[in-house]
Amino acid sequence: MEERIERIRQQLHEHSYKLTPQREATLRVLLENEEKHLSAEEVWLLVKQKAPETGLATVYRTLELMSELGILDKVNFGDGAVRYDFRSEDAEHHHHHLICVECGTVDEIHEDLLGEVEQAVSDKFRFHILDHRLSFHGVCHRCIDNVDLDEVSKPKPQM
Amino acid sequence: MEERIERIRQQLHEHSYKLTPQREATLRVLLENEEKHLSAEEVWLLVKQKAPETGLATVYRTLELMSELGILDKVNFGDGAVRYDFRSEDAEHHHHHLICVECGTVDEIHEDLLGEVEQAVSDKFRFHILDHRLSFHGVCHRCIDNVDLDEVSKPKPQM
DNA sequence: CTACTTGCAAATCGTTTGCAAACAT
DNA sequence: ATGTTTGCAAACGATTTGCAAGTAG
Repeated sequence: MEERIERIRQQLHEHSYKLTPQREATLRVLLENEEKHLSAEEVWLLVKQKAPETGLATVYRTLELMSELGILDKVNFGDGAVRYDFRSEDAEHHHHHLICVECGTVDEIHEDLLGEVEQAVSDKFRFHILDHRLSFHGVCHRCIDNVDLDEVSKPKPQM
Repeated sequence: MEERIERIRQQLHEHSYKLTPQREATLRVLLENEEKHLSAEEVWLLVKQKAPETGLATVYRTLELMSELGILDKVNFGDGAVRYDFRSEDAEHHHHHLICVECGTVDEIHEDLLGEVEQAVSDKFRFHILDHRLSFHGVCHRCIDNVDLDEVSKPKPQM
């Protein structure tokens, strides 16, 4: 955690940005809630517990800044708010998500599943791949025994 | 085109919805602009050329209805507006997108690339897959010769 | 010092909604 | 007739922005 913050402080300094208390509080909230996919407002509510004067706009600005630096990824699960996700330390690729249509949970997959697929796309379409986004909509392992799989209506993922 | 409209008329009737002139105009605009990924407002501007009295709210309601019926998919390329995409006729899976970070073009891939990957996910995570979303960010075949690939900055896809 | 940051409130912008009128069957 | 659909304008909610004051390095 501390080393992680320290590393980010460096990254900020390299671009002559400062690690203000508000930014640090925001980062700590995000680090304490990895895998939770918080929205800007949710982050803000938690940040205010550490630094009560912090404004929502500042949190938005911090999140935007971290996205630009490649520290965070923005993700959109179609519920009307952008959510923020730490990019894997190796910074290689965006990770994948399993979105449960029953309970709404979003699990992460950190394995890179797309090696061969990327090769195929790259060759077939002459497309130089820089990044990808992959998510699956379905029934998670927690719900799978509680639903009749034939009953689960064709999902119309909100997005 | 006409058969496609006719089929959708049937689908609507099965759910006791009507194919009104506004809905038909909206569908025609979408059919005439497949692969264009129009936003609601862009659709509306085109619809008004066919049926000038049509309101933007009606277009939104039509697009939402079509999504619920599984005729359209909503897609979000992170530019602030939801865009609409005809679901492949076989209605099997959402198709994939190649998003060019240079020129912004979005190409579609209709092949299903994920057969094996889905099997792996399904087994490994005990996740019953209903649908998926996959997109690649990179440099398209039109731009690939005009850019130094090492120059292309690490992309921070807006989403 | 002084450029970078912040908080606040107002502004934006895509999308949704209430409602009375118009319409389809 | 009767339930659906529409257009309009107002409401909404997430995000952004202008600006004067505050602060990190």
